[in-house]
Amino acid sequence: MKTLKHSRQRDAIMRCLMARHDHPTADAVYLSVKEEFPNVSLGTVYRNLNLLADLGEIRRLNCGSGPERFDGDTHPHYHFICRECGQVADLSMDVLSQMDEAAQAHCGGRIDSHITYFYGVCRDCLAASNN
Amino acid sequence: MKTLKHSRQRDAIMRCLMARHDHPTADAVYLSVKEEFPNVSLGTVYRNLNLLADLGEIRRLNCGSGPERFDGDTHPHYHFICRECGQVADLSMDVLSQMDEAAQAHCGGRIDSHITYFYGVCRDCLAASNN
DNA sequence: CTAATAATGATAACCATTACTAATTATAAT
DNA sequence: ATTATAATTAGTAATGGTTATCATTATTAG
Repeated sequence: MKTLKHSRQRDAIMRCLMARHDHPTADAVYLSVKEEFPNVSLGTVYRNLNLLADLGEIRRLNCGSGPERFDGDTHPHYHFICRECGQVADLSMDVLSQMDEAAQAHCGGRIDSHITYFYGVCRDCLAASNN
Repeated sequence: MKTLKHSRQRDAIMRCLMARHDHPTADAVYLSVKEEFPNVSLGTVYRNLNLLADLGEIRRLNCGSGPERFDGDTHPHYHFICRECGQVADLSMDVLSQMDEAAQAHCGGRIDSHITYFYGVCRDCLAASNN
Protein backbone atom coordinates (compact mmCIF):
# COMPACT_ATOMS: atom_id res chain seq x y z
CA MET A 1 0.00 0.00 0.00
CA LYS A 2 0.90 3.63 -0.44
CA THR A 3 2.15 5.58 2.54
CA LEU A 4 1.92 9.34 2.56
CA LYS A 5 5.16 11.25 2.51
CA HIS A 6 5.54 14.74 3.83
CA SER A 7 5.71 17.64 1.38
CA ARG A 8 6.29 21.35 1.89
CA GLN A 9 4.14 22.21 -1.10
CA ARG A 10 1.19 20.26 0.29
CA ASP A 11 1.61 22.03 3.62
CA ALA A 12 1.53 25.38 1.88
CA ILE A 13 -1.61 24.41 -0.05
CA MET A 14 -3.30 23.32 3.16
CA ARG A 15 -2.23 26.48 4.96
CA CYS A 16 -3.53 28.59 2.10
CA LEU A 17 -6.94 26.95 2.34
CA MET A 18 -7.11 27.34 6.10
CA ALA A 19 -6.16 30.99 5.86
CA ARG A 20 -8.55 32.21 3.21
CA HIS A 21 -12.31 31.90 3.29
CA ASP A 22 -13.20 32.87 -0.26
CA HIS A 23 -13.31 29.27 -1.53
CA PRO A 24 -10.53 29.68 -4.08
CA THR A 25 -10.19 27.83 -7.35
CA ALA A 26 -7.17 25.63 -8.02
CA ASP A 27 -5.64 28.45 -10.00
CA ALA A 28 -6.14 30.92 -7.15
CA VAL A 29 -4.47 28.48 -4.75
CA TYR A 30 -1.66 28.11 -7.27
CA LEU A 31 -1.08 31.86 -7.31
CA SER A 32 -1.05 31.99 -3.51
CA VAL A 33 1.34 29.09 -3.08
CA LYS A 34 3.56 30.50 -5.79
CA GLU A 35 4.50 33.39 -3.52
CA GLU A 36 6.24 30.95 -1.19
CA PHE A 37 7.31 28.42 -3.86
CA PRO A 38 7.93 30.46 -7.00
CA ASN A 39 8.24 27.42 -9.22
CA VAL A 40 5.52 25.22 -7.83
CA SER A 41 3.63 23.50 -10.61
CA LEU A 42 -0.08 23.83 -11.27
CA GLY A 43 -0.18 20.06 -11.54
CA THR A 44 1.15 19.78 -8.01
CA VAL A 45 -1.63 22.02 -6.78
CA TYR A 46 -4.31 19.96 -8.51
CA ARG A 47 -2.78 16.68 -7.35
CA ASN A 48 -2.70 17.80 -3.72
CA LEU A 49 -6.11 19.44 -3.74
CA ASN A 50 -7.57 16.18 -4.98
CA LEU A 51 -5.58 14.17 -2.47
CA LEU A 52 -6.67 16.37 0.43
CA ALA A 53 -10.27 16.29 -0.72
CA ASP A 54 -10.18 12.49 -1.00
CA LEU A 55 -8.71 12.32 2.50
CA GLY A 56 -11.56 14.51 3.72
CA GLU A 57 -9.28 17.31 4.91
CA ILE A 58 -10.81 19.84 2.53
CA ARG A 59 -14.03 20.06 0.56
CA ARG A 60 -14.74 20.39 -3.13
CA LEU A 61 -17.38 22.91 -4.18
CA ASN A 62 -19.25 22.78 -7.47
CA CYS A 63 -21.25 25.96 -7.39
CA GLY A 64 -23.03 25.66 -10.69
CA SER A 65 -20.74 26.97 -13.38
CA GLY A 66 -17.10 27.82 -13.65
CA PRO A 67 -14.11 25.95 -12.29
CA GLU A 68 -14.15 23.86 -9.15
CA ARG A 69 -13.63 25.62 -5.83
CA PHE A 70 -12.13 24.37 -2.59
CA ASP A 71 -13.01 24.92 1.05
CA GLY A 72 -10.67 24.37 3.99
CA ASP A 73 -13.62 24.25 6.35
CA THR A 74 -14.96 20.69 6.43
CA HIS A 75 -17.71 21.36 8.94
CA PRO A 76 -21.09 20.81 7.26
CA HIS A 77 -22.34 24.21 6.22
CA TYR A 78 -24.20 25.93 3.40
CA HIS A 79 -22.95 28.37 0.82
CA PHE A 80 -24.39 31.45 -0.76
CA ILE A 81 -23.52 32.51 -4.30
CA CYS A 82 -24.07 36.04 -5.53
CA ARG A 83 -25.27 35.93 -9.12
CA GLU A 84 -23.94 39.45 -9.68
CA CYS A 85 -20.34 39.22 -8.56
CA GLY A 86 -20.02 35.44 -8.30
CA GLN A 87 -18.60 35.44 -4.78
CA VAL A 88 -19.13 32.32 -2.69
CA ALA A 89 -19.78 32.97 0.99
CA ASP A 90 -20.37 30.77 4.01
CA LEU A 91 -23.76 30.78 5.70
CA SER A 92 -23.69 30.41 9.46
CA MET A 93 -26.79 28.27 9.32
CA ASP A 94 -27.19 24.75 10.65
CA VAL A 95 -27.42 22.04 8.04
CA LEU A 96 -30.97 20.72 8.00
CA SER A 97 -30.62 16.95 8.23
CA GLN A 98 -34.40 16.65 8.26
CA MET A 99 -34.14 17.49 4.56
CA ASP A 100 -32.58 14.08 4.05
CA GLU A 101 -35.38 12.39 5.95
CA ALA A 102 -38.01 14.29 3.98
CA ALA A 103 -36.38 13.28 0.72
CA GLN A 104 -35.94 9.71 1.91
CA ALA A 105 -39.72 9.28 1.85
CA HIS A 106 -39.70 9.93 -1.90
CA CYS A 107 -36.78 7.70 -2.77
CA GLY A 108 -36.56 3.94 -3.22
CA GLY A 109 -32.93 3.89 -2.13
CA ARG A 110 -31.06 5.37 0.81
CA ILE A 111 -30.29 9.06 1.14
CA ASP A 112 -27.46 10.08 3.43
CA SER A 113 -26.62 13.67 2.59
CA HIS A 114 -27.45 16.69 0.50
CA ILE A 115 -25.66 19.66 -0.94
CA THR A 116 -27.40 23.00 -1.17
CA TYR A 117 -26.31 26.25 -2.74
CA PHE A 118 -28.32 29.38 -2.13
CA TYR A 119 -28.49 31.99 -4.85
CA GLY A 120 -29.25 35.67 -4.75
CA VAL A 121 -27.57 39.07 -4.60
CA CYS A 122 -25.06 39.88 -1.91
CA ARG A 123 -25.19 42.95 0.29
CA ASP A 124 -22.54 44.81 -1.66
CA CYS A 125 -24.13 44.22 -5.04
CA LEU A 126 -27.52 45.21 -3.64
CA ALA A 127 -26.07 48.49 -2.42
CA ALA A 128 -24.33 49.09 -5.74
CA SER A 129 -27.55 48.57 -7.73
CA ASN A 130 -29.38 51.05 -5.53
CA ASN A 131 -27.25 53.90 -6.82
CA MET B 1 -32.65 42.55 -32.23
CA LYS B 2 -32.48 38.88 -32.91
CA THR B 3 -35.63 36.97 -33.75
CA LEU B 4 -35.76 33.24 -33.31
CA LYS B 5 -36.01 31.18 -36.45
CA HIS B 6 -37.45 27.71 -36.57
CA SER B 7 -35.10 24.75 -36.75
CA ARG B 8 -35.76 21.04 -37.10
CA GLN B 9 -32.66 20.20 -35.13
CA ARG B 10 -33.76 22.33 -32.21
CA ASP B 11 -37.15 20.67 -32.29
CA ALA B 12 -35.53 17.26 -32.15
CA ILE B 13 -33.35 18.32 -29.23
CA MET B 14 -36.38 19.62 -27.37
CA ARG B 15 -38.35 16.46 -28.13
CA CYS B 16 -35.46 14.32 -26.92
CA LEU B 17 -35.40 16.13 -23.59
CA MET B 18 -39.15 15.89 -23.13
CA ALA B 19 -39.10 12.19 -23.90
CA ARG B 20 -36.31 11.00 -21.66
CA HIS B 21 -36.11 11.51 -17.91
CA ASP B 22 -32.54 10.46 -17.23
CA HIS B 23 -31.16 14.00 -17.40
CA PRO B 24 -28.83 13.37 -20.33
CA THR B 25 -25.53 15.09 -21.03
CA ALA B 26 -25.02 17.10 -24.21
CA ASP B 27 -23.26 14.13 -25.72
CA ALA B 28 -26.15 11.79 -24.89
CA VAL B 29 -28.58 14.22 -26.49
CA TYR B 30 -26.28 14.36 -29.49
CA LEU B 31 -26.39 10.58 -29.88
CA SER B 32 -30.18 10.58 -29.61
CA VAL B 33 -30.69 13.36 -32.12
CA LYS B 34 -28.21 11.75 -34.46
CA GLU B 35 -30.62 8.91 -35.08
CA GLU B 36 -32.98 11.33 -36.76
CA PHE B 37 -30.36 13.71 -38.14
CA PRO B 38 -27.34 11.54 -38.90
CA ASN B 39 -25.04 14.47 -39.48
CA VAL B 40 -26.17 16.85 -36.82
CA SER B 41 -23.20 18.58 -35.24
CA LEU B 42 -22.27 18.40 -31.58
CA GLY B 43 -21.86 22.16 -31.68
CA THR B 44 -25.48 22.52 -32.78
CA VAL B 45 -26.58 20.46 -29.81
CA TYR B 46 -24.58 22.60 -27.39
CA ARG B 47 -25.73 25.83 -28.98
CA ASN B 48 -29.39 24.86 -28.75
CA LEU B 49 -29.17 23.38 -25.28
CA ASN B 50 -27.73 26.66 -24.08
CA LEU B 51 -30.31 28.67 -25.98
CA LEU B 52 -33.19 26.62 -24.59
CA ALA B 53 -31.78 26.84 -21.09
CA ASP B 54 -31.37 30.61 -21.37
CA LEU B 55 -34.97 30.85 -22.60
CA GLY B 56 -36.03 28.84 -19.56
CA GLU B 57 -37.47 25.97 -21.61
CA ILE B 58 -35.08 23.43 -20.12
CA ARG B 59 -32.87 23.30 -17.05
CA ARG B 60 -29.15 22.87 -16.58
CA LEU B 61 -27.98 20.45 -13.88
CA ASN B 62 -24.55 20.54 -12.27
CA CYS B 63 -24.59 17.45 -10.12
CA GLY B 64 -21.17 17.70 -8.60
CA SER B 65 -18.72 16.14 -11.02
CA GLY B 66 -18.76 15.14 -14.62
CA PRO B 67 -20.24 16.97 -17.58
CA GLU B 68 -23.31 19.15 -17.41
CA ARG B 69 -26.72 17.49 -17.60
CA PHE B 70 -30.03 18.79 -18.92
CA ASP B 71 -33.60 18.43 -17.76
CA GLY B 72 -36.68 18.94 -19.91
CA ASP B 73 -38.81 19.32 -16.80
CA THR B 74 -38.66 22.94 -15.66
CA HIS B 75 -40.97 22.54 -12.70
CA PRO B 76 -39.03 23.20 -9.49
CA HIS B 77 -38.02 19.82 -8.13
CA TYR B 78 -35.15 18.10 -6.40
CA HIS B 79 -32.75 15.47 -7.70
CA PHE B 80 -31.19 12.41 -6.21
CA ILE B 81 -27.76 11.16 -7.28
CA CYS B 82 -26.64 7.61 -6.64
CA ARG B 83 -22.97 7.61 -5.70
CA GLU B 84 -22.64 4.02 -6.89
CA CYS B 85 -24.01 4.13 -10.42
CA GLY B 86 -24.16 7.89 -10.89
CA GLN B 87 -27.76 7.98 -12.07
CA VAL B 88 -29.68 11.20 -11.54
CA ALA B 89 -33.33 10.74 -10.60
CA ASP B 90 -36.21 13.09 -9.91
CA LEU B 91 -37.64 13.33 -6.43
CA SER B 92 -41.39 13.86 -6.25
CA MET B 93 -40.94 16.16 -3.29
CA ASP B 94 -42.08 19.74 -2.98
CA VAL B 95 -39.35 22.35 -3.07
CA LEU B 96 -39.01 23.86 0.38
CA SER B 97 -39.07 27.61 -0.15
CA GLN B 98 -38.82 28.08 3.61
CA MET B 99 -35.16 27.04 3.13
CA ASP B 100 -34.60 30.36 1.40
CA GLU B 101 -36.22 32.25 4.25
CA ALA B 102 -34.17 30.37 6.82
CA ALA B 103 -30.97 31.15 4.92
CA GLN B 104 -32.03 34.75 4.41
CA ALA B 105 -31.68 35.32 8.14
CA HIS B 106 -27.97 34.49 7.90
CA CYS B 107 -27.21 36.55 4.83
CA GLY B 108 -26.60 40.25 4.43
CA GLY B 109 -27.94 40.23 0.89
CA ARG B 110 -31.07 38.83 -0.70
CA ILE B 111 -31.64 35.13 -1.30
CA ASP B 112 -34.16 34.12 -3.93
CA SER B 113 -33.56 30.46 -4.65
CA HIS B 114 -31.56 27.38 -3.83
CA ILE B 115 -30.38 24.25 -5.56
CA THR B 116 -30.20 20.99 -3.68
CA TYR B 117 -28.86 17.61 -4.70
CA PHE B 118 -29.47 14.60 -2.50
CA TYR B 119 -26.84 11.89 -2.39
CA GLY B 120 -27.04 8.25 -1.43
CA VAL B 121 -27.43 4.78 -2.91
CA CYS B 122 -30.34 3.98 -5.20
CA ARG B 123 -32.65 1.02 -4.78
CA ASP B 124 -30.95 -1.07 -7.46
CA CYS B 125 -27.45 -0.54 -6.12
CA LEU B 126 -28.64 -1.29 -2.59
CA ALA B 127 -30.10 -4.58 -3.78
CA ALA B 128 -26.94 -5.42 -5.72
CA SER B 129 -24.73 -4.84 -2.69
CA ASN B 130 -26.89 -7.12 -0.57
CA ASN B 131 -25.87 -10.14 -2.62
C1' DC C 1 24.29 6.54 4.64
C1' DT C 2 21.87 4.23 1.43
C1' DA C 3 17.94 2.22 -0.74
C1' DA C 4 13.24 2.57 -1.71
C1' DT C 5 9.58 5.20 -3.12
C1' DA C 6 6.50 9.23 -2.84
C1' DA C 7 6.32 13.88 -4.61
C1' DT C 8 7.68 17.34 -7.73
C1' DG C 9 8.08 20.44 -12.01
C1' DA C 10 7.55 20.54 -16.69
C1' DT C 11 4.99 19.37 -20.31
C1' DA C 12 1.86 16.80 -23.13
C1' DA C 13 -2.63 14.89 -23.40
C1' DC C 14 -7.49 14.93 -22.45
C1' DC C 15 -12.25 16.17 -22.40
C1' DA C 16 -16.10 19.21 -22.24
C1' DT C 17 -17.38 23.25 -24.19
C1' DT C 18 -17.11 27.34 -27.12
C1' DA C 19 -15.78 30.07 -31.22
C1' DC C 20 -15.27 30.51 -36.11
C1' DT C 21 -16.73 30.24 -40.91
C1' DA C 22 -18.53 29.16 -45.23
C1' DA C 23 -22.68 27.00 -46.76
C1' DT C 24 -27.61 26.24 -45.89
C1' DT C 25 -32.23 27.11 -44.38
C1' DA C 26 -36.18 29.70 -42.73
C1' DT C 27 -38.74 33.79 -42.86
C1' DA C 28 -39.99 38.48 -44.62
C1' DA C 29 -40.43 41.57 -48.35
C1' DT C 30 -41.17 42.27 -52.96
C1' DA D 1 -43.17 32.60 -56.69
C1' DT D 2 -38.56 35.22 -56.32
C1' DT D 3 -35.49 37.45 -53.92
C1' DA D 4 -33.33 39.50 -49.90
C1' DT D 5 -32.18 39.08 -45.08
C1' DA D 6 -30.67 37.02 -41.32
C1' DA D 7 -30.65 32.93 -38.33
C1' DT D 8 -28.97 28.22 -38.26
C1' DT D 9 -26.16 24.68 -39.44
C1' DA D 10 -22.05 21.25 -40.11
C1' DG D 11 -17.50 20.96 -39.73
C1' DT D 12 -13.60 22.12 -37.55
C1' DA D 13 -10.31 24.74 -34.86
C1' DA D 14 -9.55 26.76 -30.49
C1' DT D 15 -10.12 27.21 -25.52
C1' DG D 16 -10.00 26.26 -20.55
C1' DG D 17 -9.87 23.36 -16.77
C1' DT D 18 -8.04 19.17 -15.35
C1' DT D 19 -5.43 14.89 -15.54
C1' DA D 20 -1.55 11.89 -17.07
C1' DT D 21 3.30 11.05 -18.02
C1' DC D 22 8.01 11.00 -16.82
C1' DA D 23 12.58 12.12 -15.55
C1' DT D 24 14.37 14.32 -11.44
C1' DT D 25 14.20 15.55 -6.54
C1' DA D 26 12.89 15.07 -1.75
C1' DT D 27 11.39 12.29 2.16
C1' DT D 28 11.40 8.42 4.98
C1' DA D 29 12.73 3.54 6.56
C1' DG D 30 16.25 0.44 7.52
